[in-house]
Order: sequence, then C-alpha cells, then structure tokens
Amino acid sequence: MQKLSADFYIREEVDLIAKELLGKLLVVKSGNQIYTARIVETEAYAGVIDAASHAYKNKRTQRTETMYMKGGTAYVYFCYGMHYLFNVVTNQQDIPHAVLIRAVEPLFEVPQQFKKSKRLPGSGPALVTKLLGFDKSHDGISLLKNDLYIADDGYAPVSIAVSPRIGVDYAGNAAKWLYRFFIEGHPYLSPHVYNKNAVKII
DNA sequence: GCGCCGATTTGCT
DNA sequence: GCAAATCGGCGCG
Repeated sequence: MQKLSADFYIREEVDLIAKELLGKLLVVKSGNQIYTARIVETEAYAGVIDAASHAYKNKRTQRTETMYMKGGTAYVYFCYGMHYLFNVVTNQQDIPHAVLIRAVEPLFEVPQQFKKSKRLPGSGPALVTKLLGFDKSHDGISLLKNDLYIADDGYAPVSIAVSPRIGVDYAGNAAKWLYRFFIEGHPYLSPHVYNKNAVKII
C-alpha cells in the first residue's frame, strides 16, 4: 500500500487525475481508529476556465482560497446550508484545480447509525463526508501527511465510465463536459439516474 | 420509480 | 433576494 505523493497531485490534467483516483484508498486516522474507503466516483473541476468551478475566472473568496493551495491539499466546503463536500486540490499553487470525491465504498465496519438510510453509506458526495466525519476543520489539511491521505493498494477498476457532472446545469457549455468518472456497475455509486448520459471508456 | 419540497451557508456565477 | 458541486421524506401510482 503506497501513499500517493505530491507528484501524483501536482499535474496539469485534472480530468486524468480524477480518473486515476478511481479505485484508490482514502485513509482517515481519527484517534486510535483508522478508516479506509475505496474511491468509486469522482468529478474534475478545472479552475479558472471552468464555469462550474468555484474558482471560475480566478475568483477568490474566503471559501475558495483553499483551492489555490498546492496539489495534495483537502478542500472541504459547506454546501446547500447542510452538507460538507470533500475535494482533492491538484496542480501547483495558485492554479485552483480540484477533484470532488462523489462516492466511496467503506472497507471498515460501518456504525449502525449510517445504515438507516435507503442509500448505502458513502454513496454520494455529502454521504462521504458524513460517513468519515469531515467538516470545516478538515479544510486545508495536507494529504501528504499521516492523518488523512490517499493510497494505492494495486487495485485497478475493471471498467470505467464518464458522464456530465451532476448539479451544474447553470454552467453553460461546461455543464456538458464529461468530467464525472465512476467505476461502472459499482454498488456504492450515487443514484443511478445520474448515469443516463454516461459513456463507457474502459 | 419519479418528482417536489425543505433544510439554511455562501456568494452573487 | 436567490440559487447552489445535496439528501431524505413525502405523495403518487
């Protein structure tokens, strides 16, 4: 099991990074516990040129400042007044690329409280942060240290599909970009109604 | 299975 | 004032 290094995150092609994050392990240490979950669905956000990105046109606010940090940083923000969403910042400092982690498969024993929902734990961007306990305190944390990181255990997805991103209809032409990546047929994906315009690429 | 609604922070897209 | 990188509950059928 190999922790991903800065070289993985500090690259130009954010869509390639989003695809390569599929099948990787998200590792969270909390006290004495270690929680591990496999990433099964992601979305790429291409910064200043991407109308769906918070950093479109180089917009800087208190919230988006984290996106301008160097690749390998966690960007956690509050959405819809209710949910936290977890992203991985990529590329070099001041280039605000990010990958949204939309769904994970927990590889640990999930507490009973998360099993009450009809949806599987981790099967949506706000369910990922709920399952792993992410909140504002995780915003800006480095993924190159030991408390929160992503690792490669050699697992490779058999089949990968792409689709337009979810919930970004306001973004004009960028709403059509095939920047959502997921492991085809995986049970822990977000609701399958989102897969209507998906295309298998592997 | 589908569609509507409310929750309620953030930034004006 | 309003829409947003969402989810769960409800009604309908």
